[in-house]
Amino acid sequence: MDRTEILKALAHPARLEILNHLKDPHTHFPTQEHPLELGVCASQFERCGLSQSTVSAHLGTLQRAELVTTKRLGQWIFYKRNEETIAEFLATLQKEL
Amino acid sequence: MDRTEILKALAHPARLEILNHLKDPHTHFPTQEHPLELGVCASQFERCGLSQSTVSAHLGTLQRAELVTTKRLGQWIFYKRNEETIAEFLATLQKEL
DNA sequence: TACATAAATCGTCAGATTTCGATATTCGCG
DNA sequence: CGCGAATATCGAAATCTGACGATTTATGTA
Repeated sequence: MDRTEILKALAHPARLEILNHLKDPHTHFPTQEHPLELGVCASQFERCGLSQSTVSAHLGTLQRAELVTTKRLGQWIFYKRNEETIAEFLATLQKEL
Repeated sequence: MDRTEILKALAHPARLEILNHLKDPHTHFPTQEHPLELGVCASQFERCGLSQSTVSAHLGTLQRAELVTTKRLGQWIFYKRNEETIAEFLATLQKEL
């Protein structure tokens, strides 16, 4: 777990919003065809007003920081919060900040 | 308290180190002439290997994020952690991240 | 007033970040 | 194999960031 990497990833409103929306997919992604239990697929985040390539870049940043996990199913990639990393990060920050 | 502003401020190793060193001034700034109870004056942070102007910029970033408070005494400016903001930030992050 | 010290600000440069459209890749389906 | 859909990557432009030395500002002291 790279603390600075995570802080950099969190230091952007769009990425913070993505992580936040993933907390309650049923509220924020009611239009997704696939069951939300699988996760949220990338294209759903384009509703934040960003282009497909920009959304992909932000998701890549979150993934590199291990703040989200992915699962490929066919042509879709489903994103979920990585609660383990998030909890570990919060605990570390509580102690060391 | 601007969460994104704070996250941006924390997303740099030098600023994280400054905040960390301020937790235990007696260990990290034993050479300061003035009593450490006043705070730590800016020039002390140059021991991190950064120039005076760079240190000043980092301290400015921390101050704008309200992560530190300052007190001017004569020609010196003493820096302390702003424990209120830090605690509020951590609490918010616990809830909303 | 003149000088010294501490800190902030300025000007500049290099490198990183953010964004986009265009293109490439990956996958499922006929 | 060829097509469409989802996602990743590329290339370019604009902006932001971090670093420095030089300068300015603020303060205390002689």
